[in-house]
Amino acid sequence: MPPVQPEQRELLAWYAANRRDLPWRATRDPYRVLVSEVMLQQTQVARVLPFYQRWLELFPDERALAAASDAVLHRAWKGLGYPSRAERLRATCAAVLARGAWPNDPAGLEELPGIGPYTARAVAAFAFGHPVAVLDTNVARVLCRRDGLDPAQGRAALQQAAEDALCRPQAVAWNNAMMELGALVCTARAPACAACPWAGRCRAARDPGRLAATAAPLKAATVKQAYGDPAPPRGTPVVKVVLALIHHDGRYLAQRRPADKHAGGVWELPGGKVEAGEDERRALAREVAEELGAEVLAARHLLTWHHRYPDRWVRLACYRVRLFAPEAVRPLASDGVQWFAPADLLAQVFPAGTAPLVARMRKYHRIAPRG
DNA sequence: AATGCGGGGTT
DNA sequence: AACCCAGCATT
Repeated sequence: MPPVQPEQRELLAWYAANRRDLPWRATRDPYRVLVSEVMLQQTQVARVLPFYQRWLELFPDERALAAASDAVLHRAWKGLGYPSRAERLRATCAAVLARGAWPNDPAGLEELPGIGPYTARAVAAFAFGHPVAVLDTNVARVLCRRDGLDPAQGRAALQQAAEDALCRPQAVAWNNAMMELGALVCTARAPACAACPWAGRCRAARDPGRLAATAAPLKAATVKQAYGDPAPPRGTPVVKVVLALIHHDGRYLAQRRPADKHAGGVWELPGGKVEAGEDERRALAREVAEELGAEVLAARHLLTWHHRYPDRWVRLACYRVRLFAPEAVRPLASDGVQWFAPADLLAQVFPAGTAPLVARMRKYHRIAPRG
């Protein structure tokens, strides 16, 4: 078991002291968990509560629901909104009965009709105790604010961030805690940063200066600004690029741009364009293989920002990458790959677009810009 | 990647 | 009047 990190302990303690007693938190019956998850899709807790109790009296298990007629089904759901959810819920139960048993992992659950990426993980975690992270609107908001992530980046990246944050030994409490924090404190409109166990760790709370230290709630606009990196206006062409920050034995890997290309001779990090439909991590692995002949062992997201050109924006996502065999990457004069001590690396000229990363690295290594 | 899909609460 | 909510399926 991995140890529980300090920031994880802080949130779990807050949750233990502030959690609401919601009926679906007191069961591990997959059917009851599923009913709550589907009712809670785009619907607030307070609205769901009375419907949930009534529904379970009417349809106590999968079999009862699967046998319900359209009329009965819709009457019971009336008032909750998105009535197609009721049909989906019934279809899910019918599929489970036909199948003979519940799938108990996220992949199996997601194959059931009406179950998407969120609900699959929710049932896997809450009913079957799988150590998986759920990603809903609350979790996404909390993570984006705390770590300064771009909320507009794809679901895959945010799901990965949620997995990275997950407290695996206590996945049920953790997932509930993340959502509870988003619902009660880190709300969309006026977050109550003064009541937040993570205020001291949160980029969105820290950046606007003293605001969060006072009782005054953060304005939504302030929070948005705190991301620091504005999203491109709609219609702007955006080129996606991934960069690999490879650290081994006290040195960083860099390579020189080919002399015949734009900004030839300038040092840069390994990486390149994300192809259409390609995952960032896949692009990272591909570029590392192509440019270094090396295999990625692990990659952690470090920083994402935009660089603007007159005709387009470039979205740069930098990952801290560990290689399977870093010692096998040798400096070769011919392909311009070289290991640098931090100070030597930061003394190089980099493409202008990497300024935010260079600034972060200077801060991290406490290396002042050349004067 | 963008829409449609309800209904009710909050700002 | 706009925004928000324990999303999913379809285009």
